[in-house]
Amino acid sequence: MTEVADALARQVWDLVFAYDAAYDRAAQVVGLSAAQACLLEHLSPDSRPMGELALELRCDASNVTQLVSRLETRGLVARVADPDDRRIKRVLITPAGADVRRAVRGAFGFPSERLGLLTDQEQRQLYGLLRKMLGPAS
Amino acid sequence: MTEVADALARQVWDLVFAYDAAYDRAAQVVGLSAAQACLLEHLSPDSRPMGELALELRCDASNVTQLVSRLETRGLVARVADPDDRRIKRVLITPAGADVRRAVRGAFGFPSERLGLLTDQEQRQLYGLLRKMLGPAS
DNA sequence: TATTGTTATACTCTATAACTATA
DNA sequence: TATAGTTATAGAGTATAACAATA
Repeated sequence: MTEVADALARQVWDLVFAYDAAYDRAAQVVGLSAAQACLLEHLSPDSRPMGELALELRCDASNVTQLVSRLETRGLVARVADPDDRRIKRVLITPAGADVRRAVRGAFGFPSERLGLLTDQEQRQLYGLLRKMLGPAS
Repeated sequence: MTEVADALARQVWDLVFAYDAAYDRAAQVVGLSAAQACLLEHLSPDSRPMGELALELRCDASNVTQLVSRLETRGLVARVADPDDRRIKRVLITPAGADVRRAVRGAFGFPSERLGLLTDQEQRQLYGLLRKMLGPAS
């Protein structure tokens, strides 16, 4: 890496560090861990199978079991049996869960605050650069 | 936030997710957790007081005690008493620790791989944009 | 037999509170 | 009395292995 890339790598490290810390704090506002908030973020209006969540979160299925159990205890999600394949359990976000998720999003000011420091054109520039880095799939 | 900012916010989320996962894997290559590798990364050629590390890592002092203890067990760091103030314990990276740290850096291909997809000029552009977002202090 | 999810277990991260040693 | 670090403890995240239910 060149000197520019070195300084840039350090900046990305700082960005990620600040981002993670801000997300932790946003989740804590409603008494959730980052992992729990993240799981809520992966729930759709429809229910989703546990296995799909484990794949997307790139963690073990037993981990999803525990996260969902804690969220279920607080009434934020519910497990429903899949009618077609009774091995599968689908996770459903409850109205209370949707409220909490909205609260986390509201408390997570990092993206809008930081991106808000850029003009529209700069945001488009950044978008193009990140797309090149991450690939169009992202 | 505008639509551009929405798509951008999603991209930054994906970037952070991929970055964190890549760092976890790099640390695991040498059998460390991300937190342990991160602590190693904050050690300088000189020794550093535990308290300073806690401040920089933004975690409790008792957490640093445990992280350092685990690293010390593996011979990667050592505690040395501060000669001027004997309450203070300074953390020193050992040669073995420096080797491991180098290995983690080598295994953490994310920055060079992703930033390498950009031209020099694009890297400079990105640097400017991030500096505007994070402030010159970063 | 293969798959989905759970349970039991173990290790790490992290914080709080109580403690020790030093200043 | 105040500060630096440790210890004890507890809750959460995470994975592995063994297990139950279903396909």
